[in-house]
Amino acid sequence: MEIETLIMHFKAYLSLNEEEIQELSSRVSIRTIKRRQFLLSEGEKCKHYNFVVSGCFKMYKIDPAGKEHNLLFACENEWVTDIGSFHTEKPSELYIEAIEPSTVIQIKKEDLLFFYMNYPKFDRNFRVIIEDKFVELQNRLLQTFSSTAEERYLSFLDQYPHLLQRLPNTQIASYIGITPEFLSRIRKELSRK
Amino acid sequence: MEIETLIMHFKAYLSLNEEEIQELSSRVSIRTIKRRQFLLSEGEKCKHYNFVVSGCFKMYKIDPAGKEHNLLFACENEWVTDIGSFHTEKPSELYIEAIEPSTVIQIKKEDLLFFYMNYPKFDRNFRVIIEDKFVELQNRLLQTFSSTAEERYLSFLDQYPHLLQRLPNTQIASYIGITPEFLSRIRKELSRK
DNA sequence: AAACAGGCTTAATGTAGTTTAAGATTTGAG
DNA sequence: CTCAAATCTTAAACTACATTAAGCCTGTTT
Repeated sequence: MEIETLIMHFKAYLSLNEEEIQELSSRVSIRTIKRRQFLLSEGEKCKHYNFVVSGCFKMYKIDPAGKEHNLLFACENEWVTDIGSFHTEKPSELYIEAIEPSTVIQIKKEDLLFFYMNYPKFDRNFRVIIEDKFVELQNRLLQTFSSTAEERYLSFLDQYPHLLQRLPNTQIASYIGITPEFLSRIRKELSRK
Repeated sequence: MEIETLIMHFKAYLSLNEEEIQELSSRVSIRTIKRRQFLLSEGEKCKHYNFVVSGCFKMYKIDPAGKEHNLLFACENEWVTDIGSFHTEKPSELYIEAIEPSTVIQIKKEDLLFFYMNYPKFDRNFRVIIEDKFVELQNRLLQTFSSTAEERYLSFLDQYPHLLQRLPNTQIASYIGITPEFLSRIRKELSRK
């Protein structure tokens, strides 16, 4: 069952009793998403926390010039959500799109609040998760300022080796903040060495 | 009293009773910091959550080429901490340095854990605070990818107008990810308009 | 008053990355 | 299997920003 994946994910951080597992099971919903289908589009409110059971998503922005900028990829056992829009309930500027056929578990805001109210451990759980993500993001920003495109590509490979096979180079280029053409040049130079 | 500032800050998010205020007062310490003095240096473990009562700090990294990259400025009523180092207890790669004579309130890890254990509302409080910071950081990363240096400078002025007076241009340049020389050119062009 | 230092500007030159455009290769739908 | 669409590569011209180095203020030290 899909919900098992989510329970295992939570158990890595905290212990859950039968009652909590029951509540979890009854308050989430499972959705199957086709490749290229959207979980969120610009202008919509982000209404769910999405937990990826299988498959892979990208979350990105399209800038005024029409270019895509990948904020993150989310595969198995990861969360994808526009937290800003989710909390403020304002329209999102982001897209969340399936790169592969995928399955997600969705939690609506009212249900998340239910967990926060009744089981404070969920506050702690999501605090810890987001603290980790915050540190990751901070490092990425620092790297963007202080490294060359080649260094960023190498460290992407280092951090997400499994994604290299699953993603086209255009997506990776968008993630590290360069054009696909320049990434192509970098790859050529690296293979010469 | 300095502690009042912290209590007011918390009260913007949650209600505190007498007992909690007592605990807070007895478990934090107040430090006066001179200009150019460090709260944290590369290689040290980050042992405190720091809340700025007065003054202003920068948190930055020095890259292998010896250049400073400002991650953030923290003035009155803001937190400055290397969360990564604080939680992993590994040496930090960051510096936290006073830009002005300052006063901070420090919470040690064991005391923060005490609050998390005994008053779950602190979990929620810091979850909400870091969620906001996360969204801010995400927007900054997106902007770094999709805007020119001039746009980033204008939006810095827009977001932090009060910092313009308090900071030298070199610091602002380092924050938006360009050299001071290029910032100078941007300012010149803007003033021509 | 002279000397010095820190921060700001200007301008010449250098470079990492973009743009555009064309051709080659792979993928996927029917 | 086939054809169209998506992706990848190459290369030339171009641009945004970095580097270096010199000169200028303003405030501070002696």
